[in-house]
Amino acid sequence: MKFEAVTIKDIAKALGLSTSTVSRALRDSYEISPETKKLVLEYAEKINYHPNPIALSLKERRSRSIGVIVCEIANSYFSQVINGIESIANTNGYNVIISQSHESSVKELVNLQYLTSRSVDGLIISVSTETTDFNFFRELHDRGMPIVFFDRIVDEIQTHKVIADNFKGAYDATTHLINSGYKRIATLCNTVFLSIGKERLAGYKAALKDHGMEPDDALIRYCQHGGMVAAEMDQAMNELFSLTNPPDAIFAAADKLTTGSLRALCARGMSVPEDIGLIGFSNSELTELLNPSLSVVRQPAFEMGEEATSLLLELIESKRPVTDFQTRVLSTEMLLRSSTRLQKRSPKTSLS
Amino acid sequence: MKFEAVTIKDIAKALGLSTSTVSRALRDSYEISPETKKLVLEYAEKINYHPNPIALSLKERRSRSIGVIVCEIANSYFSQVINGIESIANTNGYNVIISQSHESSVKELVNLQYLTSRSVDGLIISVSTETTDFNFFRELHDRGMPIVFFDRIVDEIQTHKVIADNFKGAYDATTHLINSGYKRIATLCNTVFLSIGKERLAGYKAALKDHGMEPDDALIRYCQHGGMVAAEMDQAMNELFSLTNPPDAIFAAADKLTTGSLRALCARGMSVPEDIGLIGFSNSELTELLNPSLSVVRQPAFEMGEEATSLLLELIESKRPVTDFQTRVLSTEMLLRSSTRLQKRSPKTSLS
DNA sequence: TTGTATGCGTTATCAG
DNA sequence: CTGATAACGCATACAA
Repeated sequence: MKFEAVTIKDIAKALGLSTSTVSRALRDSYEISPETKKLVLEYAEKINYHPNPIALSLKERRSRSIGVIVCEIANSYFSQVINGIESIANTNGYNVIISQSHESSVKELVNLQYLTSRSVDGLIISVSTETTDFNFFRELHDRGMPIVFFDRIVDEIQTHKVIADNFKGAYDATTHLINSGYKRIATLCNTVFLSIGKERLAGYKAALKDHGMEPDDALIRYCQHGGMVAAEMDQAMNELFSLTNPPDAIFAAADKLTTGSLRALCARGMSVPEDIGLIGFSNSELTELLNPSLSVVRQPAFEMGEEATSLLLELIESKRPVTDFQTRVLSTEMLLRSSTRLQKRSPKTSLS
Repeated sequence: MKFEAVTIKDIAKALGLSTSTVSRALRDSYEISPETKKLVLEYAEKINYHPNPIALSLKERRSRSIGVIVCEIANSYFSQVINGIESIANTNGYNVIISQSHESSVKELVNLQYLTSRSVDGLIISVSTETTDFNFFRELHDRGMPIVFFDRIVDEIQTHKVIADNFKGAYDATTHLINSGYKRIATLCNTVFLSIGKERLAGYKAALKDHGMEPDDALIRYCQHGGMVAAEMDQAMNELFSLTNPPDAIFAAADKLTTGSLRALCARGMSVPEDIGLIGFSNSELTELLNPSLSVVRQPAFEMGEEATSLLLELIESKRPVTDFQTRVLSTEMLLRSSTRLQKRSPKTSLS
């Protein structure tokens, strides 16, 4: 016994009408008499008729679904973005198909091929950190597939993009540490091969300079695995605290680096902010839950998802080719928690 | 310029063959000559042909996609389950469509209707806590839609189910606290309207009894919002610690209750395990990262996803109706961290 | 071994 | 106002 749905044919047969009449009645066409319409609509309601989206897709050559590719849905930032995407997509009658690259460019390509074999109308993508070859994206884009990049964008491809104001977020976070009296501020950042890495590092440096501090390369640690590998973070911390002039605060430039720092500091028996200042990018509720005194830079993840989807739907539904591609930059938000504890800290003299 | 894919027609025209010949060649039919096959396959490869899954779905009356409904993908447990689902589904050529109920039974119903309007071949579901009316599930099931429930299962519907061994997980966790010397062990648990709540509470009680302790209702706190609402947890903690005979340890019976307990304890200035013993269900990496000394009960989330998917594919692909529905129970796992700190704790005399 | 015709569910076009 | 027919891309029973 297979799951069988009701079709237009069933209605037509039951009512002694043709399928075209039923179809038109259901779509409320002007050329159908009110009586017939009423008859059809009532019967359709009664037997719980729903048009078959697959047949519609075949006919209309569009699936009314959009594909999303992110590295991990288990990452709070991305799950929040996805919620934003869903919200816009669903109100516009679109279905969302989520797939994960798990930071593997091979898996990314496989997903991409699956999604694009004519089954999605457009794509929203945050590329994997591993990806260096953007040819497939480019080819797809050149062949007319609407694509919107967000977060980890591909500079070389001309299409809509949505990012957070990474420079300002990093600048503000660093400034907050400076204003709280910290004198030697280190940063943990991702590879600068990604634009998000570049921008955040630039914001950190600019904040230091604007407050009369010279960036010190010894205080800048690049974490290749972006906080996913514990040993790497432990080593970075070891190096920082082995310096003759160690840092008194840390700016973590990404979600996983913030939680990774917390873990590594905890493993060294250090508390925040008693032993060291810490601020970082984070969209995880848990950093808030478990560390009520930790201030973070939050990305407007939900809004970024909404924005990306609006732009994508514009691309999908525009009749003529779009040429004026936009890059939307959304503001980050500083969540200052128990800020008095940081702010009452007096300028340190012992270290400077 | 719209995104246009290559079709069988294009190949047929280019090679001067009929569409059926091309179709058969592509499917490696025995009735096509090796030369023709080679010709077709090479050309198809060259122009990057991929069959249109929508047309296939219409023809075969199956979409080769399965629907998943969970409350939140932002929950580690569920994202791990989804990874397990994807892994099995993809290797079997199935696509996974994820949708979230956000613990709303209305949203759950909407998603269900969307997914089932002939676009998925089967469903994997963990019901929302809010859901009390299972009629739509039942109707769907009766009409032949393959469904597998996991985690939050619906007892009333006869189909495959996958759950963790909640009783044993709770029993082991409580026993671990007892063996570590704790004498008054409280529990925070979800509503017992869900089977997972019932089973975990029963495991907790059984462990106490088996070790000569009588369950004390004053030490059992039901959290209706399952840890999602901070105030509720704070109140539960207040009540527990206002008792004349307060607990010296807590068993948190769900993911969100574990992280919620940590937050609430932290807010009271209490540390684990220095001030109070704590163990709980948790699949979040962050509980590990931020609290290296916290032992947890981990559900085999990935494996549960795999198991559910295997069962679903069996249902989908079986020719005749299935009658012997199974309930697979997977073992939970205790992750004992820095266990020496708990185990060296001597039996308490001050409180007993 | 290959080609022709049909149908999956729907809508658009053309007749009536 | 309503009905017949073709088409979307593909697979297959049937014909050659």
